[in-house]
Amino acid sequence: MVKITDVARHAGVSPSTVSYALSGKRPISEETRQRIERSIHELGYRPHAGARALASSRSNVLALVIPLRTGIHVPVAMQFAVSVVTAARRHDHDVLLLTQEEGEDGLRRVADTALVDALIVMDVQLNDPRLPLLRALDLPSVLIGFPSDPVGLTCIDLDFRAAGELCVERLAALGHRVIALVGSPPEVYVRRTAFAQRVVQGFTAAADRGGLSSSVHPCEATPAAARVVAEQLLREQPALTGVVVHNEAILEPLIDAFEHLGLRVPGDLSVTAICPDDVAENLPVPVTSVAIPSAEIGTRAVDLLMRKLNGTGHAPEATLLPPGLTERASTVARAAP
Amino acid sequence: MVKITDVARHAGVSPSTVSYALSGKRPISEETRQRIERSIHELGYRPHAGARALASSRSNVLALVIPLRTGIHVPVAMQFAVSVVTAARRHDHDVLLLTQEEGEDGLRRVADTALVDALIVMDVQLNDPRLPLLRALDLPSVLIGFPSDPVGLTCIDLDFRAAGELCVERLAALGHRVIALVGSPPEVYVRRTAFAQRVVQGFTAAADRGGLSSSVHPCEATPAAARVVAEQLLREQPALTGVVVHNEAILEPLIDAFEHLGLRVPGDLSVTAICPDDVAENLPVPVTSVAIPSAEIGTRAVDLLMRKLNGTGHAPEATLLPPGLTERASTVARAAP
DNA sequence: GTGTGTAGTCGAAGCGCTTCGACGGGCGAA
DNA sequence: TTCGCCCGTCGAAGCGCTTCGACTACACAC
Repeated sequence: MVKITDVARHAGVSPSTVSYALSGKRPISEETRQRIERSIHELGYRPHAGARALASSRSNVLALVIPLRTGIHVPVAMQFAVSVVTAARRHDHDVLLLTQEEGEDGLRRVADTALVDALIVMDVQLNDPRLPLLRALDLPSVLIGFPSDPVGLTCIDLDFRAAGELCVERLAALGHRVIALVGSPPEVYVRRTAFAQRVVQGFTAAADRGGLSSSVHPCEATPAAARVVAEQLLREQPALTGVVVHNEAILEPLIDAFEHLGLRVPGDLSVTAICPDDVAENLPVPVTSVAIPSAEIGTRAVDLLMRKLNGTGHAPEATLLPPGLTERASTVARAAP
Repeated sequence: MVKITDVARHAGVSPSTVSYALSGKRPISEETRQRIERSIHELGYRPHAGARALASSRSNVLALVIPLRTGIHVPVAMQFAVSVVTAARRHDHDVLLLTQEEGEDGLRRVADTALVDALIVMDVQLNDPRLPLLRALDLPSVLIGFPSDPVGLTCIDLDFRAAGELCVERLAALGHRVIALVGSPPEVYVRRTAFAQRVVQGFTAAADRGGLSSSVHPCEATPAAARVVAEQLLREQPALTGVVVHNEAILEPLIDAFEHLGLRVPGDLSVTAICPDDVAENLPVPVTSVAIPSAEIGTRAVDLLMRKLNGTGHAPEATLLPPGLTERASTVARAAP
C-alpha cells in the first residue's frame, strides 16, 4: 500500500504538505502542488479512509435509512436511494445503507462509532419514534417527509397537501362537481405517515373550498381491492365524474375496474394521480398526474446535509417542493349535465 | 466521546485487556470480562470505527453495487439489498451502497481506500467489464449472476436454466405441445445479461428434448408491447396452449391481452412464470411460477463473503440455487384435442 | 527441582492521516 | 530601515484502536 509518506518522499516535500495540497486547507505553491499531483498519479496513491476518519473526525460517509414497510412504492424508494448516492458522490461522500428495521439503535450505533457524518431518514411518520434521538444526536440529519413537529429538524418533501389541492382544483376547473380520492393502503394512515395524511387534507380542503361533493377511500395495493373501491364509489356517488388516485400500485387496476363497470376514462370519468411520471405515462390511458420527484428530493436532501455539515449557509427547517401537474389523456371537461 | 482508555481506567485494567475482552482474540478471565462489560455499559462506550479500521485493517463494511439499468425488476433488487444489509448486520458488518454508474472506478476506489473489506456485485453480465478488476483486487467478492467465465470468482444465483426447463417440463407434463417463452426486454439480451440468456437456453433445451414446438419472444416492459406479442403469438402459433413468462412487469398485461383475444387462462392457455412469489400471487389469476428467491440469494451471498473474509471453510466458485415451482391457478392439463 | 506450557495481563509500538505551531523569506507600510 | 504580516513549508504530536512481545503465576510432567 502506498501512503502519504511515500508520496511526500517521491515529491520531495513533507507529508503535511501533501495533506494540505490535497485538502486545500493551507496555501501551497502551484509548482509544488503540480509535483505532488504527479507523484500521486505515478504511485497510484489513495488516502486510507480509516486513517483519514480517525485524524480528521470526518468519515465522509452518510447513512441512508430506507423503508421496508408495506404500502410504500418500492421503485420510488429505490430511485430516491440512487439519487442520494449519486448526489453524495458529487460531494465526495459515500452512502451507508441502513434498514428501518434497525431503528433507533442502528442510528445511534453509526453515530456513536463515528461511522458516518450525517443521516438521511426516509419515510418519516407524523410521530416518528426516532425524532427525539435525531434531535439529540450531534450529527446533522435530513428527514424525507414531515413529522407533526419539525422544530429543530431539517425536513424535505413534496408538498403533498398542495398536490392534493392541485388535483382537486384541476378537476374543479374542468367542471367536475362530485369527486373522490382513492388513497394509500389503510395501514399507511394507521401509521400516521405524514405524506398520505397531507394529501387527504389538501384534497378535502380544496373540495370544501370549491363546494364540491367529495369522499376519501383508502385502498389496499391489490387489483381486487381496487375493484371493490370502484364498485363502492359508483354505488355511493353515482354522480361521480372525477377521481384522484394516490396509490401507484392500483392506478391501472382501478381504471380497468371502472371501465368494466361501464365508465370510460376520460369520457365518463376524469382521473388524476399523484405518482411518479413513469407510472403515469405507461398506462393504456396516460394519466394526468402530479409527479413525485424522488430524484430531486434525494439530491436536495444531500445538498441540505452538506450545507449543515460544512456550516455554510443556513439549512431551512422545512423544504416543501411545489407540486407540478402534467396534463395527460385521462382528464377532460365534464360533459354538460 | 468515551474511549477505550476510559473504559480501561474505569475497570482497572489496561486498554489492551479491554480490546482483547471485546475481540476474544486472547483469553480473559471471566471475572475481568464481566467487570469490563459493566464499565462499557456504564460509560456507554462505542469503539471508533475509523480507529478500529486503521489499527486492524478491517473496516467491517461491505460494498454492494446495485443495478439501475432498465429491464431489471426494481422490487427484486430492493428486496435483495435489504436482505444483504440484514445478513451483513448479523455478521457485524455494514453495507456501503454503490451504483453501477460508478463502475470499475467506484470499486477500485472503495477497495484502495480500504473503505470496505469485501464486495457484492449485482446484475453481472456474461462478459462483464468489471471481471478482470474483481479478479485482480485482493478483496473478496461475490457476484450475483454468472458471467460466461466464472473461474476465480465466487458467483451465486438462481439456476435460471433449470428454472426455464422446469417451466417447460411442467407444461409438457400437462400435455401441452406448442409453447412460447415471453422474455425480458430486448436490451437485456443485447447486454448479454446471463440470467435472461439462461432462461432461454433452458426453455429451448427442454422443449427440444420433449419434442415440443416452441418460440422465444423478448418483450418490452409495457402493456402495449405485451399486446403486440400476444397478437403475434396467436398469428404465428395458432395451436399455442402453453406460455412461459420471464418478465414481471408484463405478466398481468399479457394475460389480459390474451383474454381480450378470446383466450382464457387457464382454460385455453396455461401460463407459468419466473418471477417473485408476491407478483405471481397478486394477479386476478394467480400464476404457477418459479420463485426468484432474492432474499435467500442476498443472505447466501453475504454468508459466502464472510466465509472468504474469515478464511473459514471454502467458498465454492459457483452456487446455483435449485428452482422450485409453485402450482397456482394458471395451469391445467391440455384439453383433449 | 527444573523445565515446559498455558492462562491472563500489561506496555508500547504502531496503523496512516490531519493539524497545530513554528519558521524562514519576501513584501508593503511606517 | 525596521516592523509586522502573509505565504509556503516542515516537524511533531496526536486521533483511538489493535497487536506483538514480554511478563507473572501457576499447573503439570519428568
